[in-house]
Amino acid sequence: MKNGDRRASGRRRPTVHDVASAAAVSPTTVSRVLAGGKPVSHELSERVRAAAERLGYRPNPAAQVLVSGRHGTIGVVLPDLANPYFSEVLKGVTSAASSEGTQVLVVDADEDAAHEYTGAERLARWVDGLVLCSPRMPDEQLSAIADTGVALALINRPFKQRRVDTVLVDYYSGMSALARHLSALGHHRVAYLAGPSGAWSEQQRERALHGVGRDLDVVTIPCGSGMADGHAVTDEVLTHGPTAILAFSDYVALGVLTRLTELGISVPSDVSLTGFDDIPLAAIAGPGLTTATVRKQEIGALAWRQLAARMDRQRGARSTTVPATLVRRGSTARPAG
Amino acid sequence: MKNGDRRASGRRRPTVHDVASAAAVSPTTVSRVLAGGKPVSHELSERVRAAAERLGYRPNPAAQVLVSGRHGTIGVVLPDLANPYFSEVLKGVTSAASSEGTQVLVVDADEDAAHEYTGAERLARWVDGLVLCSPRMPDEQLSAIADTGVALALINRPFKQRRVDTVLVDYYSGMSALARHLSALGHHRVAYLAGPSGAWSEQQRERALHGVGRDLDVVTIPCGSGMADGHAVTDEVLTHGPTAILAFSDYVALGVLTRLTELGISVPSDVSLTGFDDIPLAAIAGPGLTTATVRKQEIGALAWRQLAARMDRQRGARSTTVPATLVRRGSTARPAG
DNA sequence: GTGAAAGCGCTAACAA
DNA sequence: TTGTTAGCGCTTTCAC
Repeated sequence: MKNGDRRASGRRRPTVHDVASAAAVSPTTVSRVLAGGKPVSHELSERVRAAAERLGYRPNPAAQVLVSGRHGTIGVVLPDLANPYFSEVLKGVTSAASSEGTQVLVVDADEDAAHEYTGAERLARWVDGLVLCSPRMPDEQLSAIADTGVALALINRPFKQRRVDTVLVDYYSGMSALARHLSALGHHRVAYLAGPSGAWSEQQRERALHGVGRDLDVVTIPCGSGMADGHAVTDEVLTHGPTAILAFSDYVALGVLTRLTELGISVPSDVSLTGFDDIPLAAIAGPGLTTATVRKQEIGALAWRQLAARMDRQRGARSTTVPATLVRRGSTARPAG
Repeated sequence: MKNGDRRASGRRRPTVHDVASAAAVSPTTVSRVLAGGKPVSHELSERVRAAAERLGYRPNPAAQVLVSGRHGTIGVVLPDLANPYFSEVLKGVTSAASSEGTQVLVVDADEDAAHEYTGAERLARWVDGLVLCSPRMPDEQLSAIADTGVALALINRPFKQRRVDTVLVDYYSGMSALARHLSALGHHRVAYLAGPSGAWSEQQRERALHGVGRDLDVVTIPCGSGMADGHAVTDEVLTHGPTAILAFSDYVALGVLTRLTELGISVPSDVSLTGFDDIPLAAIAGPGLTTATVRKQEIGALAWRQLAARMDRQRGARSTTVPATLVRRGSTARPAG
């Protein structure tokens, strides 16, 4: 069947030509009126609009993209949509982008580096720019995506190439501050629940923890980035007898907190607990979570800004680092005894 | 500048023609080899593939769509990505669709009926089918989207049109079961935290609550669908002195639970609490949440199946209703005294 | 099994 | 200000 037989319902959809003949003008004029910007007399303009309305004309996006080379959309690839940290970042991208008329399409990589690559690679076909959030894929794959020609901005992943922008969180300082806070409270034996191995943000945190020297005796326990991960690993953590637990993130900490509550272990009197990110729940939870706060929506907005500049043909990589600062809440206190 | 001056980096991207001349064949042959399906001699096939590889050729998706009329993608519009209920449904759509080679693009409507419409309308340009999850937009807008020509499947929103499929949850039965459960425990004075007004699923729940007769004395308090909403409204709820609280959803109930914990009010000994949906957290939380369980991923998978059938030109509306059944956990008990 | 030519729907160049 | 013409990159007749 010719031309993919249009979409579902029987009748052929009207094209510029149909509108043009209905309004007794040229297709070019129709395009000029509907796309805007070009000078058209008021009279023709009205005729065209009326005809378009009457026929229920809608421009074919594929044709527009083919000729203009622009989609008017950007894409965001995230490791896990259920994680509040990422929904906040996404919200930042979306509100910034949509306020400038750019639509945001999202793909969830489902915590899987392979999905991440294929998702990004396929999404790149429908957008002008791509924001990859905490990507874990290897550098070569990032390069391959950049080769595609999409503008590329990375969040929480450094990448030294002129054609790629980055927004980073200062996890090192944030984690150091948390560690010093615990140390100052008198903690020595602490457990760190590690996030996804291979993630840059995870490496930064570990680096900070190694940096604290012998003030703190840190046991690192592989965990993951989900709430369920934190919940599941808590029993094992307790076997190490820490007086404080540093979770990879607030989201993980919430899982830990839940498990501790189930076990009748009280925070912070029995054990102190910290998170990272300062997600909305962190303030709500009882006790409030001591954490490192990060302006998540700003991260998203910054990524959008860099992407927009790049899509505007401004070359040269930009890199921004966003601070993470300590927030003391009820979940940390002096160790018992 | 002609042709949207290609994408970023300087050199023009190779086209079928470039590959064709590099491989000394016709563009037609290149297309046949790369798109697959058509008979091509092994030798030419290899030559084409080699040339394409060497030039780094990537077909222009816009051109493919223009000529074929197909995108190979579907879209999902959700009210709120941060809500675990929706992330689960999304997961169901995504895994079903991607296992059949269809990519899923997501748009977050941010709990706003206007965003919902514009988001869906714009997303419709890049996909063959659309899943709208719990849409709150008026019927006319749904019709307008269907007029676009996209295949349309709705979740949690009935819509009597041959061209639209639906997947519904039996909220009525689920809510009735929760109410009967509380009644059987001996509760009389209960509070219901209402979800988004105008949402079909909200109406069903209220209908069920009205149906329980005078066994239960229900105070309805407007709340919303977010965890923060539940947290914020709890104090007001308590002024009504209920022995049990029925939250719109688990997500809302979690907010309530957090606030109750902060206030030192114990669940279920001081007050019973129920949710709806059975999100993963509901089982994890302490105490576990009594709720109505719904197979969320199955909902997503069903929506995909219906959409796939429709995109396959199978006409006639399908409608499926998924059950919601009571799950007793620790958050409900006999009222004190 | 292969190629030449036409055309998808739109917008940009060029002329009038 | 408007129309004519050409062409975006691809797939698909249709003829060989």
